[in-house]
Amino acid sequence: MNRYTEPRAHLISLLQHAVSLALPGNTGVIELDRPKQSSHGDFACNIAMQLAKTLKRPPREVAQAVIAALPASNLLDKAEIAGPGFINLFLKPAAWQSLATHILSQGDAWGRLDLGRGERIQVEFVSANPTGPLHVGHGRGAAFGASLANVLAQAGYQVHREYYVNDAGRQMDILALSTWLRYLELCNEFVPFPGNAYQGGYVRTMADSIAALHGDRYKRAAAEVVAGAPDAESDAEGRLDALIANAKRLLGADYAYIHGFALEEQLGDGRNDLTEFGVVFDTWFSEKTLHESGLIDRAVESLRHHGHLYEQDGALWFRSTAFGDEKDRVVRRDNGIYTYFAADIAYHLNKFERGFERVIDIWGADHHGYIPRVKGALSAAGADADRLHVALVQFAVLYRNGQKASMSTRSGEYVTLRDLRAEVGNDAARFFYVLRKSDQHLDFDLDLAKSQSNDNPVYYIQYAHARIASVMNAWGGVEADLLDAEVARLEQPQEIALLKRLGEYPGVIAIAAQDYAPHTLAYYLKDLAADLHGLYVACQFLVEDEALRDARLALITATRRVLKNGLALLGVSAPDKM
RNA sequence: GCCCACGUAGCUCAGUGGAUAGAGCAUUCCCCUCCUAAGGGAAGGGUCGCAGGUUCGAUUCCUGCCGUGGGCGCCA
Repeated sequence: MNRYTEPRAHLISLLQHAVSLALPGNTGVIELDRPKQSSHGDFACNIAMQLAKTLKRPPREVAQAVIAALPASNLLDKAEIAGPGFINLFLKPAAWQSLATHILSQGDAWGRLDLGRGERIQVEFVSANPTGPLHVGHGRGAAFGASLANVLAQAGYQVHREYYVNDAGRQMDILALSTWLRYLELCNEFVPFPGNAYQGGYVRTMADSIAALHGDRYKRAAAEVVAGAPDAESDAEGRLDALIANAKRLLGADYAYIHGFALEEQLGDGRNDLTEFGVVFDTWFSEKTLHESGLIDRAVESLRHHGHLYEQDGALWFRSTAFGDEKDRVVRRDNGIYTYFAADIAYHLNKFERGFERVIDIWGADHHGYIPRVKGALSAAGADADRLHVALVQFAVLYRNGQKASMSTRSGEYVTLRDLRAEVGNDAARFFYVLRKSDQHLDFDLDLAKSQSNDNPVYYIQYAHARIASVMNAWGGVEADLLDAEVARLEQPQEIALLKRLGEYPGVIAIAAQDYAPHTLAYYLKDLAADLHGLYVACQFLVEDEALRDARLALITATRRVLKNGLALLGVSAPDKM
C-alpha cells in the first residue's frame, strides 16, 4: 500500500523540530513557499532570514544550524543553503508518487477541506429586479456567486444560497404600469408610452397574455389614466409616478393582479434561465414579506431605540455619518413609505437572526458606496457588521469582432444572459465569467468563447478530460485494480510535474475559498490540463509493461478526478468525448 | 471635488514581502506509421504607470502624482 503524507505539513514539522533543537527559545513562524525555479528545490524556507536579526548571526549561519538539526525523513532528499539564507528543500520522488493512488482511494474526498468547520454561511447573489430578462451583467454575478458557493461548500462551510427578490419597490410598479399600458393599447386605449417605462418586447408579450386570459376586464379610458399627470417634457419621473397612482386608483384590487402577474412572469423567467445556467438557490427571499411581517418597522424601531434616528423635512433619517458614511440616509420618505435602504436593513438583520455566522453579499460594483450605510445600520442596531462581507462584481463587457455591446434594461436594448448562453454555450459562459478576478472589469470575447480551438481555455481543459476518458476506454480495465499500482514507476519529468500539480489542488481550494476567488481554480485547471497534455505527448500510457501501464493509468485517472471535480465546482461539464 | 478599484510582454490577463516576474493569443521555427494535433516543443518580446518611503530584501506594503473605469438620489 502506498501511504501518502502531505509534504508541506510534514516539512513544517521537521523544520519546527530543527529550530527548537538548534535555536532553543526561538519560535519564528515557519513559512514554506514554492520556488519558481526547480533548481531552488520543491519548497523554500526563509526562517533563517527571519531569525537572523534577533539572533544577531548571519542568516546563512542560522540556516546551516537549522539544516544540521533536521530529523531524518523518508520524504526529504536534501536541504541546501542558498542565496541570502534560504533553506531549499528537495523531496524524494516518493513524496509525490503515492499521490496517484492516494487520490484514487480518496475519490471525491480529495480536495474536500474542513476549513469552514461546518460554519453556516449565506451567499446572496444575483438578486436582480424581476423587471425583465437577466442580462449579461447578472450572468457574471450568477456565475461568480454559484462558483464561490460551491468552493466554500467544498472547503467545509455549510452554504446557503439566496436570491433577494425586489418585489416591493417602484421599479416593480413601473413594470406593472408598462404592462398595463401595453395591454390598454390592445384594447384600443392609447396612452403615449413613457420613454422611461420598460420598453422591452417581453412587456408586450405579458400584455398579450393578460388580454388573452381576461379580455378587456382591465380596460380603462386613456384620458383617465393620464388625468392630472405632469407632461413628460417637464417632469418625466413625476409623470410616471402619477400614472402609477392613477393605475392603482382606477384598477383598485385589480392592480395587484397586474403587478403579481408581471412579477411571477419575470421571476419565473429568471429562475428558469438561472436553472438552465446551473445556478440554483435554496431561498428566494421576498422584499414584500419584510413589509408585511413588520420586520422593517422592527428594524427602524431598533435604530430609534439606539438613538440613531431623527426627523427632518418630514422624512425619517438614519444618522449613518456616525458610522463612517459620508452623509445621513433617509429610511422613511416624507410620503410615509420606507426606502429600499430601510428594507435592506431589516433584511440583513433577519439574515443574522436566521443564524448565519457569516453573510456574503455579492453586489454589482456600482453599489460599493452602499456598503458603509448598510454596515453602519447593522452596527447601529447592535449587530456585528464584521460578519457581513460584500464581494463586488464589475460589469462584463461583451465584444464581438472588437465591437462593444452596452446594455440598458429600460431601453430594452441589451444582450440577455439567455442570448449569451445560446451563443457560446453554458460551459464557456460559466468559465469565462470566472476567469477574471470578480472586482475587475471583464472583457468577454464572444468569438473566443465560441471557438472550438486551443485558444479557448474551456475546450483545452475539457479536452484533457476527454483524452483521459478515451485512454481509459481503450484500456477497458477496472479502475479499482489501479489502487495497487506500483507508483514508484512514475519517474518521467512530466509524470512528476503532474503529480506535484495534483498535490496543489487542496491548497487551491483553500485559497479560492478564503479569498473569495474562484478564478484561482480556473487558472489551476488550465495548468493541470497543460501538464496532462504535456505528459500525453511525451509518454504512451497503454504500454506492454503492465506495471508501468497501471502506474500511468492510476496517475491519469487521478488527474481525471481532479479535472472533473474542479470543473464541477465552476459549473462546467467534463465530457468523455469531444 | 470626495470615495473605491485598476495600471505587469504587441493584445487579453495571472502572480508574489524574497533569488533569473509568468500563461494564452499574436510572430518565427519544429513534432502525428502510435491511446483524440481541440495536442506538444523551441525562439524572440518587460525600466511590473512615475516619484518618494518602510524593509536585510518591494513589482507586492505606505504616501504623493499621472492615467483609465466606476460610485457619490427621499432610485432600487
